[in-house]
Amino acid sequence: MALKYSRQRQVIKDFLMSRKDHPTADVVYMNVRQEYPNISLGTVYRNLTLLADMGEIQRLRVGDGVDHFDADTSAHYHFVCSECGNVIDLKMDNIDNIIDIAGLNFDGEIQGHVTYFYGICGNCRKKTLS
Amino acid sequence: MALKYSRQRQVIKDFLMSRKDHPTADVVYMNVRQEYPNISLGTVYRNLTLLADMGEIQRLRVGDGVDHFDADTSAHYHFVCSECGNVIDLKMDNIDNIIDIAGLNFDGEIQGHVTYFYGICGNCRKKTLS
DNA sequence: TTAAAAATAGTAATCATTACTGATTTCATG
DNA sequence: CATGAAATCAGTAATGATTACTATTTTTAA
Repeated sequence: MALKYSRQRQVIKDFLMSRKDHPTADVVYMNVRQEYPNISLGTVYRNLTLLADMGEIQRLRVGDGVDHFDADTSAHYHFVCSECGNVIDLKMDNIDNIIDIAGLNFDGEIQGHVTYFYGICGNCRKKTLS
Repeated sequence: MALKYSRQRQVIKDFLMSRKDHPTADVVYMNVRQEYPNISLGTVYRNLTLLADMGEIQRLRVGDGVDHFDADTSAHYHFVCSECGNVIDLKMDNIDNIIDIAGLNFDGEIQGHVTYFYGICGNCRKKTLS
């Protein structure tokens, strides 16, 4: 099944690339509908999954029960604010060496890891101090 | 609402403590039913949540869409096999220093992190080689 | 012993996501 | 440009994990 162009898929990807936060499928749907009023939620889900499978976007499972999506496919880490739930990019050094540490006493083959950081984001901390 | 003893809760916790893998709510339900035939799935969910909130067990969200539960509440890491889906404990050195690395260029407060390792477990690797 | 509070079984509801279907769009080929 | 097979779509139904609800039962302090 050769992939065919679809206006909807393009709009979804464009929207994702325009955001530095990491919207859920529903948020993508709400926003894309402004420009494309009769797009279907199913289409949004199908294309997000398709884009993720092709490696053009990243699916984030941060543990809040809803999938988030990120157009930035480069290796980077995320922070989840326990207060507001926002998912934020972290600029930090590579920590891939933890794979080696994990593999030292393990008989299987470790191929990758997923790490999320939790706490209070800068914004929420300011609010709490008032 | 003071906590009252419940036989069901005890059985659920006992079962969890008897397992070194990390069963889902449904697996807990299936097994506990052997000993307690008319326990309700809702009761299993409610008590797992309760125990997790009290810090007596740990809820694991490994990204497979189903919550896993672990009676070992000590800080340790988990490996998820991409082949069989099993969740396995890792014996490895502490890597809490990644919190410090993550916090270097961040204006919020990082309080913790969740890390899962992925790959092929020892068992599945053996099978593949045959 | 008793009665208020907590917990239960059983079932209904929720919520994110996926599957299905008949209509529409894409695009390689003539 | 025309056309038709394959891909995609919109709309909706189905799924699956989890949570909420309710009438009944259990726990436990007094």
